[in-house]
Amino acid sequence: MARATGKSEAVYERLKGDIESLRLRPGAKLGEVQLGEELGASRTPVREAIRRLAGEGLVDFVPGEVARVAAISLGGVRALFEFRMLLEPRAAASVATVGAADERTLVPFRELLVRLEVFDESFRALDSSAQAGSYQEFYGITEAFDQAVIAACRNPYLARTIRDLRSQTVRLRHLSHSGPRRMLTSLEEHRAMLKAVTHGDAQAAEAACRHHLAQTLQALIDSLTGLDPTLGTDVSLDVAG
Amino acid sequence: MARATGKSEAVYERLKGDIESLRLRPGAKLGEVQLGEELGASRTPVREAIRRLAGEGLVDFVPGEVARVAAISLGGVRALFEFRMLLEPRAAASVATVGAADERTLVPFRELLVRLEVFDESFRALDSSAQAGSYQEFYGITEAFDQAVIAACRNPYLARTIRDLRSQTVRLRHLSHSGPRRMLTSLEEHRAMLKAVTHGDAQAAEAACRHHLAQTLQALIDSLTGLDPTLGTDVSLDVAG
DNA sequence: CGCCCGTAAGCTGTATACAGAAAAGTGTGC
DNA sequence: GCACACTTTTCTGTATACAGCTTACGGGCG
Repeated sequence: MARATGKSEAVYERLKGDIESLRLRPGAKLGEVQLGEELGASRTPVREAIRRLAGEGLVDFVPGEVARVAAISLGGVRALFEFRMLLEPRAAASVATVGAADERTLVPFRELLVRLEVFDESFRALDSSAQAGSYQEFYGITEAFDQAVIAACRNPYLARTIRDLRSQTVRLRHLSHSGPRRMLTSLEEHRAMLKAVTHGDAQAAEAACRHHLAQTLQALIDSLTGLDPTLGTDVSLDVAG
Repeated sequence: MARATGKSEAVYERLKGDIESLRLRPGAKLGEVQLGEELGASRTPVREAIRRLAGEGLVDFVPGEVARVAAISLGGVRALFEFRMLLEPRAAASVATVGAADERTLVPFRELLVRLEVFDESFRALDSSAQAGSYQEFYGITEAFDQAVIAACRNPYLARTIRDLRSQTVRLRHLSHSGPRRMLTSLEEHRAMLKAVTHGDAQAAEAACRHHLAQTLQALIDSLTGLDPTLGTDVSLDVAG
């Protein structure tokens, strides 16, 4: 068929969204027949989508068994952030370096910096109940930042790996909304990253990104251990900030 | 069916081998029907295998079009090695650190060091025609080293990403067998990496790995530009040794 | 009361059928 | 002789059918 909206792609996007948003809980069974009926597709596109999601680590898949939404463990979260801390600071530095030589690549980052400043000002003017409604815009900015880094990244392997990891990060965010205090510090961290990048300061960009990831991981851990103290630990590789 | 030998898996392994060994040349068409007939399978397992290989970068895949064996470009090779240089030195350092605390993880590395010394001695005793026949054992050692690093790597994301990249590296090796001179320097580089790891010296392991990758890339570039000067360039991210 | 085993239902792996989109080949017009 | 348009073929995307493995449930035994 290969219709304009490709059914396999549609199922993939739908499933990905449902997993990221936790509408599908970790460990939930992903039966091919059942999902096909729910999404109005046959098994073939569903199968394909499940394999793709397994490749991104959003689905636990063992041949012959029912696929399940990937479990979340404290160790897994640590490993994820340790890995991100290896990739993303380097990507940020690379973007800053490239931007220093080619102004055009910095345009989206300058726009984001403006958008962030506008948001910051309006946010501080709100009372706490109204602030809650601002999460959307804030997450929009952080998402756009990550996307901009990926788009500006010249190394396709690095770009792709970072992109594939985003889904998992998004899901973790949905698992534990941090309070407005963390949001403000995160905003500050993004300001630092944006300024470093737009100034073409690779070293500062790298440091700011490392700091941001370390802070985010810490907030996540606090939030998770509060939610469920029985998650489990292990996994190595240093997590220096 | 889900027979012990899983047909999808078999097709995947076969295709992967054929692509790595260049029996299937870059750009070769991978028609699902044709491959199915050749490998004695229906389209379904073939499709699955092709998607997996596309995920590993061994196949260029555009929905609706015929899948093709991934092209090779000088820029792509550079990007691959830049990315490996970000991951593997870190993994080597991590393995050295872990090994310093837990002797058991070093066992395979000690064994490899012995195997390498034995090979080195016997290799130097051969005349140049007989040396050519030793490539197999040498590549076996380097392969085993990479596998050991992956196995010892505590971070599953890092381990998996390095593993997925190996196929491409193997293919490049088949594309351009370097001469015995490069083999000897590569052997020396592996000795350095093994010694650093078994001594628990993370910094030395990282440096040795970076050096090895830089040297390998250089040898590859020399070999490739000699083979086909019309490959194309571009791609950034520094390749410091 | 708990454990084990057998049966049955459900699910995945694979093969195949059908519809529509690429792609290749062919013939025509310039 | 070359470019373009059309026809035909081939391929992919999707749906569905069948076989064997997994798993869940229920009954019997210790």
